[in-house]
Amino acid sequence: MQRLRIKNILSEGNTGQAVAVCGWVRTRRESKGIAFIALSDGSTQENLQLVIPAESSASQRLHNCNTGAAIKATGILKESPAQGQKFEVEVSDIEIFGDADPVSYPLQKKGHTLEFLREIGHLRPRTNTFGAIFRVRNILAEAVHEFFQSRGFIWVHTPIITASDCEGAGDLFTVTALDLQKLPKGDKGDIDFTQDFFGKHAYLTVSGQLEAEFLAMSLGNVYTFGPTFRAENSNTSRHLSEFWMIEPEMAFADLKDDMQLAEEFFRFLCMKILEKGASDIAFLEKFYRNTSIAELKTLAEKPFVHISYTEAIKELEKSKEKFEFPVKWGLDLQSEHERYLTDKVFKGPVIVTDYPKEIKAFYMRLNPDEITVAAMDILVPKIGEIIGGSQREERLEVLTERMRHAEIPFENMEWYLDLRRYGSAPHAGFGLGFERLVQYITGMSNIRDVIPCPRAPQTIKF
RNA sequence: UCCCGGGUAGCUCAGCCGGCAGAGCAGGUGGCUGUUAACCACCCUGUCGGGGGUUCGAAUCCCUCCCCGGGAGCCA
Repeated sequence: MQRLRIKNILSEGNTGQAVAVCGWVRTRRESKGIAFIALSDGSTQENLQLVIPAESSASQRLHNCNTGAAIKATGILKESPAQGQKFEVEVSDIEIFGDADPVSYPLQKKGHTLEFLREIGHLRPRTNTFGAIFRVRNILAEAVHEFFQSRGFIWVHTPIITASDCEGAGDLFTVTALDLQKLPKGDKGDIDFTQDFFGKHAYLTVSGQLEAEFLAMSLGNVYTFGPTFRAENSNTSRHLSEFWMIEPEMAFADLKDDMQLAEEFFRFLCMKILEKGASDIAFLEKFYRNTSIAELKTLAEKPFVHISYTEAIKELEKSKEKFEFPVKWGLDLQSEHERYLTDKVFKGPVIVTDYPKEIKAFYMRLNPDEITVAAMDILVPKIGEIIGGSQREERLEVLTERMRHAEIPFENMEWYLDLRRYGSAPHAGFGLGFERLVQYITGMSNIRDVIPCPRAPQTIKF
């Protein structure tokens, strides 16, 4: 008999049907004449209830069906006479693939703290919580492709290893094949990377944006969706050293088009989660109360608040809130300022635009006022910046001037300037940190809980 | 990197102005005719994060290192 997945049994099973099901034991409850097993196979939030009468031959194998054991059960699907579940399987036979010693198996029937589960990263996906998170993550990943593909965006694969070190997006990991025990040195005692594998100092990418730009300037609308690496010694619940980033880039587009895309994108993802991940969100809502179906509905429907950086500063200045950091035009918004805007003033996502050029990257397009750039950040409650984007500077003279001012070395960047020399055009894009999105949607308070194997300073165990 | 708070049984935590190492849960055994984080009874469980110091005596006080969490900076 072919095995069925629990999700399918619960949604389209017929009573009286013979079924075979494989999964891991969550709990076992026994009394004299009857025993129950809650079985999970990862396909859905819900467990399948197995009923094992004492007279069934399967009951002889019950003592090996401890929490965590992998088993196959065959039997008849029945309507459950008791509260709590619609269906159950009356089991005639159980096969044990692998038992789990109840003395040493770390997962108990009871709840565990997220901190403890982080120490057993290889087993935590077996919990309700992490099952829900990783299913939500999958739905979102699929929805990202669905959104862009349905709009004719081309998925491009920008490099993981790069020689560009000038994106100003954080510290870089070096990629090298040099013998670290005897590094070749130049005249000044610095490391001679011409002898390294690529003949240049190479890094793990911090962003695919610059490469996405040249692909947009030929294919029109493109997006990247891949891993990104940041080496800064950052220790917060919102930071990972290895994370996945989504970066659409559009030719013949300005900041308005960019914001519209970002907003529609964000709302599409919320809609998809409600459509496909409602039971997982409902579970997380019940246990952690940091996310809710109602909230996601609002997000999916309500337009975002738009506010310029200058207006945001005014809003903060007139606030009676005591801020730790100064509020002044020209200074970057601190976490506390962002949180005040999203949590207190607007109670939802806010798009802040037109930041002073001094606090933003060199490639962002200079506005006619010549003191701000066509940048936009989408801030969300609790997490802060989830999307950062801009219209890119397409004018060669303005761009080179800004590079000189920001002391960006022109070496390695000529190809980027070529895009402004030959067939330059307005273009725009943004970057979305995928884990921050998953974090926001699931309501998980620590970003390390929304990726199977979190990478962070001093953290690489699994 | 900085500022706080923690580290005691498998898990969650109490004990901390020095004087016998504790509870709940988990686990084991037995009981129970339909359970839902089942229930009832009994039993088992320790490098009190590591190292050093003070003291007759340290889980408790002091120093130091490590690890974890929260916040900040940095960043998406």
